[in-house]
Amino acid sequence: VISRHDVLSAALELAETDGLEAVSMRAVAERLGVTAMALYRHVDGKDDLLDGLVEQLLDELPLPAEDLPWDERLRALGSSVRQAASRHPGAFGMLLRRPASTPAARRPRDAVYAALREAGVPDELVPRAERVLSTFMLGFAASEAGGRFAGHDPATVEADLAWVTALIERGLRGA
Amino acid sequence: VISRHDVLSAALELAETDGLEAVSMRAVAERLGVTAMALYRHVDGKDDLLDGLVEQLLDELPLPAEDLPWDERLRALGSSVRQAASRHPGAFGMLLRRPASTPAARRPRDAVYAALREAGVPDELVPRAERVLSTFMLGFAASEAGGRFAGHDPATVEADLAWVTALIERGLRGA
DNA sequence: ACCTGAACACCGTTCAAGT
DNA sequence: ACCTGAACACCGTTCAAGT
Repeated sequence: VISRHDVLSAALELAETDGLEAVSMRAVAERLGVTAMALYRHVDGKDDLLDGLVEQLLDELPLPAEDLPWDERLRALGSSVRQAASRHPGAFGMLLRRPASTPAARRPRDAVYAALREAGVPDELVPRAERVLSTFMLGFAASEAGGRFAGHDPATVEADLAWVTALIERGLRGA
Repeated sequence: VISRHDVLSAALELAETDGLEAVSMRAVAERLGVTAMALYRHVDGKDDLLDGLVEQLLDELPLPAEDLPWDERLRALGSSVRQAASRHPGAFGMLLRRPASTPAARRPRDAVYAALREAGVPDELVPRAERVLSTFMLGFAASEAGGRFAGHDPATVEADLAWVTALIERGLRGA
């Protein structure tokens, strides 16, 4: 017997080893020792499978330890996101195509909220700052993993991020 | 007779009307009154067709008038990008998966360079600032068009962008 | 309840053949 | 040079059927 979680995990593993384009109903089924038609019991077609795959990816995102200072927490979260993107270059881009209001997106968002509040951002500005910050971080990680920075030294890319990180933290401290 | 440009244009039109997932070799060929196999004369398989489609999209990106002040030019470019994304929600995400060093990417990049220099950004910092700025703008437009902000008022999304735009312009003027 | 076999309408791509 | 017909190995999805 096979559960929805099994299907999603198999799909994510397949994406990690063979790339997102290798994730077909038939290939996921084979990996589970079952026919493609059996998946329809647990997943509402391929789109739902891909949605679930992204949800799974978010669920596995490591969150920073809560006893760290806010700036280190934000940087750690950034690292987590970049690592997730590099592990799943194909699937990661789908994060920009899904509503940010999905349940799995809540944990990382709440982590950013907490860090921003601790940094002194006024409560009514916290959601806005989170959206803007996450948009940049997702765009950066998707670009890096997707190959948009392919023409540049890794060191240059790293320095780009360090530069903007410093600007953002300076901005947050100034508020 | 059919040219590469014809193939790419047909693909982009198909993406605009029926979505990126409708862009198949066979469908593009049919739109040109030709069989799928004929496309291989002009395009090196489907990946190359999609690459060309994105290139085409960039080529059609309207650049701001050069006599505008630098801040208005940056905002106009942002508008262009958002409009392109909303016209091609599927194809736009591919911009994050292609090297930013493609010939078609040069025109908009040079426009940003010029605006940043005019804003007083030191020459050696201009490429870095352009990468960071473009990364945010692409991430924002891809999120908006892709549906990541689906749970929010359009007015909220607009205010998010206005807020960060003001911060960025303030930062540029301060340098 | 859970899975399968057979079938349908699609894909991308090749290769030899036509003109 | 440019296009086509036929073929191959794949897709996602349905529906009735098995257990």
